[in-house]
Amino acid sequence: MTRTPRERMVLSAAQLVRIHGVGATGMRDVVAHAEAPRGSLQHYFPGGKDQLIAEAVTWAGDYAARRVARVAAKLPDPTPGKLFAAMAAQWRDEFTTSGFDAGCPLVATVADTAATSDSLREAVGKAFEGWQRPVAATLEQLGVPPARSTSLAVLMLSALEGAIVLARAHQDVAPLDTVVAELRPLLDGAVDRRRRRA
Amino acid sequence: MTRTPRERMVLSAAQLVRIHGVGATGMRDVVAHAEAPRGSLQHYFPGGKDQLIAEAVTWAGDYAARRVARVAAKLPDPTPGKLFAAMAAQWRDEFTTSGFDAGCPLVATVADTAATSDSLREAVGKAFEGWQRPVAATLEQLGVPPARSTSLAVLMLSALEGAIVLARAHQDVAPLDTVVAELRPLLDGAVDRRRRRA
DNA sequence: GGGCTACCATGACGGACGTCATGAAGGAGG
DNA sequence: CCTCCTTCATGACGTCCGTCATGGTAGCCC
Repeated sequence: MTRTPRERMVLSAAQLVRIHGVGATGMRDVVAHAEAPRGSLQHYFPGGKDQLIAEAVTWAGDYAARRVARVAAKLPDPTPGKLFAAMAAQWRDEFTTSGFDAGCPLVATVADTAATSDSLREAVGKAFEGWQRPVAATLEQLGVPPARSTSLAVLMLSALEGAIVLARAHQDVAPLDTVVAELRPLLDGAVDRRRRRA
Repeated sequence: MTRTPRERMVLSAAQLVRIHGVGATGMRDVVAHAEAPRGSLQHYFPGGKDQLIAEAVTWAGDYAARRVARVAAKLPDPTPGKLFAAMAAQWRDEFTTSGFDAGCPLVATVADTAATSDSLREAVGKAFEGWQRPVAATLEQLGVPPARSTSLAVLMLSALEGAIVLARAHQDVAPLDTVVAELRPLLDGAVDRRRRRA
């Protein structure tokens, strides 16, 4: 688990963005949180703050994508609805055990920089795309026709992100449970039973 | 249309938060955008930035709630799915005509201040609640059983907010269209035909 | 007219920010 | 040993921030 200082800085940047947003996350805060030397900033990230945040966003997207694949593999008797429930449960667990201080770094980065930094906005766009892809692929594995798999993946990501925002605002995980309960029949009803894989 | 300087400042704060987030929205920017005297800040908002942003959030919540009622009244032959489509269409129209620079101020405020300011977080919570209420009320008018109306309202708000974030990240309104298309059958299928009002 | 309040103007303060300049360890290769 | 390169250390610069102090108008009320 011993990571290089550079990795620690990217990771810390992602965590701090989740809590404070991009604007209120200082580079000095990042190096302090990462217990990294301050002089390494200009060495590893000559592109300045934008580069650091962009790498944090990319890392977060990859992490989310990996997590989808992992949770899908662990699911016994998986269905689209159960996949969505499992994705939401990860957020539910974090909120209940660690509080509502940290949200999704992609949402925070869009909210803070979509209008000002094209490079960051593009990084978030690619991160969302990389997250959406394994979701759609898993849906197809579960029998969802390819024509609908990406649409449903977009719906799942949208509902999940929105529910995360609502949950943080209300300091209550209820929105997560609600979208899961309401979306489950729709998702499970999208499987084409003739094409379902075992 | 001639508003008082105080109103203009609250309104400008809301617009700037939509674009730049809370952290990157300065008080000097607000007074400049509102063409208001800088000295009025400490007079009208002795509570400082928190008070100004809180009022902007509250105003945005009221505005969203009023807009729901207005769009629902204008809808010929309304259904839950059409209500949701109309709500999404307002965002779609703004994105296509004005670009993707401005998002939802409630999302931006949650992302930036949920962990640091209880007063702002509570203001956003109440704003979401005040927005959700007319949505649920309209659903009931359209024949949705009261037991499900609030759940579906939460789903609608979540999916809409998430789709807004995705649309901004991708600079493309497609996510809005996708969630509308996928959610419409679910929403329209929730009406209890025996109780539907004319 | 004197006093009071509401509203606006202006300048300053202390702090935090991102960035840069400069330089020192410390190992690798000649 | 000397040099090169990576990595880290530290201090400074200029800018912007939110807030405050102080003072100036303008109008209303007694």
